Amino acid sequence: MTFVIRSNEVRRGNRGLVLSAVRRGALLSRTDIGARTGLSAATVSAITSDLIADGFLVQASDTNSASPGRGRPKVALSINPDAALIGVVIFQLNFVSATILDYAGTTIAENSEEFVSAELTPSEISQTLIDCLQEALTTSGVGDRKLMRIAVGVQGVTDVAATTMLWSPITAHRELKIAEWLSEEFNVPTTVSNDCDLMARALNWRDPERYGESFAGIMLSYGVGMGLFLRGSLVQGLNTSGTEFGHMVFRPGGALCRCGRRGCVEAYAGDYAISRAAAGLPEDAAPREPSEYIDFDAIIAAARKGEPAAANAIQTAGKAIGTGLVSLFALVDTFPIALIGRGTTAFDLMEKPIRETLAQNVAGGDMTEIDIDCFENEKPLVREGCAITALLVLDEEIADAIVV
Amino acid sequence: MTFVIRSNEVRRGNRGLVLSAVRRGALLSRTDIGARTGLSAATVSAITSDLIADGFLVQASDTNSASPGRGRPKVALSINPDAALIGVVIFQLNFVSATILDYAGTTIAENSEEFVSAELTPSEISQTLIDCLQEALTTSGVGDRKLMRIAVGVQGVTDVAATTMLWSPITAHRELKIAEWLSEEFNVPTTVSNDCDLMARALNWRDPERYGESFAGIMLSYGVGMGLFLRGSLVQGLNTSGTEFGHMVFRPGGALCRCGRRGCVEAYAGDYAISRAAAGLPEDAAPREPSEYIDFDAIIAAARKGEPAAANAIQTAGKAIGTGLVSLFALVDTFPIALIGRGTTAFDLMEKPIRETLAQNVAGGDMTEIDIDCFENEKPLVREGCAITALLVLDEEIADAIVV
DNA sequence: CTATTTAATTCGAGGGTCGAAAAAAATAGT
DNA sequence: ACTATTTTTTTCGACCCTCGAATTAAATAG
Repeated sequence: MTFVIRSNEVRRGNRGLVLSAVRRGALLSRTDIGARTGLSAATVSAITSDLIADGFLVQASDTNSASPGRGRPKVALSINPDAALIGVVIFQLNFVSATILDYAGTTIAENSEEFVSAELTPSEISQTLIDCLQEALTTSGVGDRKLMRIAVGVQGVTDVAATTMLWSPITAHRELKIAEWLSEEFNVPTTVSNDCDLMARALNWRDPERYGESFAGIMLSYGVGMGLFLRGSLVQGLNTSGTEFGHMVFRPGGALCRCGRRGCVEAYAGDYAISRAAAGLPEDAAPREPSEYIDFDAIIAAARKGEPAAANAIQTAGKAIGTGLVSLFALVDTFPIALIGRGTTAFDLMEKPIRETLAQNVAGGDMTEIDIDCFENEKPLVREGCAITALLVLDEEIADAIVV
Repeated sequence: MTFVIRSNEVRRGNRGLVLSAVRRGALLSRTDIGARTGLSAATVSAITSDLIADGFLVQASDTNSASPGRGRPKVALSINPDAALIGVVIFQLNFVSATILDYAGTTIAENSEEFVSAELTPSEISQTLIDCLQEALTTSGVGDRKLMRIAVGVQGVTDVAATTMLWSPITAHRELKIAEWLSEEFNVPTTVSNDCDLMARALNWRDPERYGESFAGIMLSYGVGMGLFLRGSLVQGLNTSGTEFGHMVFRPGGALCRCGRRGCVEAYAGDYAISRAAAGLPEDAAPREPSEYIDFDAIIAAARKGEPAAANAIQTAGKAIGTGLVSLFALVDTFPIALIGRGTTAFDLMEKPIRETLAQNVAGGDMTEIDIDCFENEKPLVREGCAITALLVLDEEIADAIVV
């Protein structure tokens, strides 16, 4: 059901519009904002003057950078970096990092630590995250300027309310209330998001031309995960972060997956699965622990030399991914794909089986033509996605706040 | 990107809110409308008075049905049946029907015809649809009261703009511009929708308690189709009606599907697939033409008697459906299912393999507990869904129209 | 030093919602 | 029969929001 609209909500919406135009455009004059948002000059003037008064926007004080012709020069507005601070925490396999950013998204301080995630109890995990963020805060020298929001990115399934990590390959513990831990410790609203969703958010923000509307960011690494944008917004599950591409079915009853089921895409395309197949182990051999090192480069090298088990393993991974995509495309039609993570180093070997699998799909016709890009390094994408998510949520909150 | 909100759009939104509350509630007083929508009495009064003046709502003139206590009695408002007429056309295998309904959704006239859909050329299809609707219009005796909207439901994939039937099992012709044909002939805005989407819309409207938020209506008949609601709205493809559950992959490279691909869910769970397997034919035997009669009841009877090929065929159908659901649930978590169509007569035989397949999914835990309802007869659902879709779109248009 | 040009603000009109007060329309009680 | 009470609906004024037009501000061109 839709809800009542009241007059002041109009202002909220338009304030959000202005804020997001400025965040996107970096330096915009009031006229520019009007042009981009469709708001009249009068309204833009009113809204920006509030936002400046409340310290969320600032006017570029100095020169207005080569005003081209004559006429009153534009005065550029931008996000006020000092309006807020946000904390970004990334919890990955054997690795935690914390970053402090200002409201303009500039990194102020950073800190990271390594440890063995599988060995930690929940309370040790909690302490590790808290310590890592506290250390970043301390070194940042921001003093008592208050953190407005903490965003955590985790390698694992989260709940749709962004409070809890329900399940993760990197620890045996379940339902870790990470948001609660941090929000109680730092007394700041905290959200917990799935890393693949964050990668997709980063791409969506970075390159709206290519990734602004619909695409999937598929991570090929120890697990196989996905962040899916359709029509400009992130798809989530009904209860969880969802879009578990890696657990769509490739071969019913087939290879043993880390999740305990059989035949998942990941059970063929995850790096543990590729390693298992390349080593000639049976499909029901237990997946390696995340802590065990997998020499993925050696497998790829072997496959390139034509070593049959390795070549086959990677080919099958390609077929699994292709098959998952066929099922996904049956649901919502085709869209471009960004492959992310270490697994992309084998993309040249997987591309053919992926495209051939897609080509069996006669319906669409142009199934082979799908755009596929690769991004080898996922870490910066996760951090960037986490930061932009936190900032956009903050923008929304600021727009919604009744500014007196 | 979001768009500017202006004052008059607030009124549009709230007018829509009022209209939909009345459509849902049938007989509502202004106070009731206020309570359900959250609008103030003053606003409800203003909006309803416009809507009555323009003839979209009417006041119940006669007694107000046992006003219980004292106080000024409520005066019930309802949709004015005479405000508009809509035409609903259903194009299915060897069968066309046309229905004329008033703005309150009451059927005024109905007409249907049988023919062999596979034998018609596009222009004959066009003529058939036009004639069928024209006949219904003529017998309805509505004279020159104008049709405000035509909604067509088709057994086939439509484009997301609801203008064209892109592909259908019931005719070899592609890209039939059905909306164009009818809108030109009758000079009325026309939409074309996928039948499974319409069934889901009907359930969503009929039983908001159970089907108001998230569920899938899966049709088991000659084909296997789906209409999917998530968070209260219908999921569509990016370019097409989408959510082709039947063409998710069950066994890669497996049985030949009517769509030309191999291994689709439908290639195991469609009635032609069950019939093929029950007859002991190979998996790559060409699917039967839709015109050929399949004695589905006989297959079920044989399966119930324990005839192995038939029992196996139906079991495999269950596994295919279960596997499709596992992949679907991997994307968006679990939700209730409504099975629709002739295939549901075999549900008692399919339930176990479906639930067992789901149970292999350890992640969710309660995968076996999913609610599954059956609806054997799809025709009334399609018609109802088509009608309610047209009426709701009309409501939207009326709310958006600048009433002077 | 003035005319021109462009940016930003101000002001009044117009449209919306809301709460409070008023009006309308019934019943209950004397 | 008449008044008090109760509930629904309408009316009215306050307040919020956006917009176009007019005005003010701040530069350049000549």
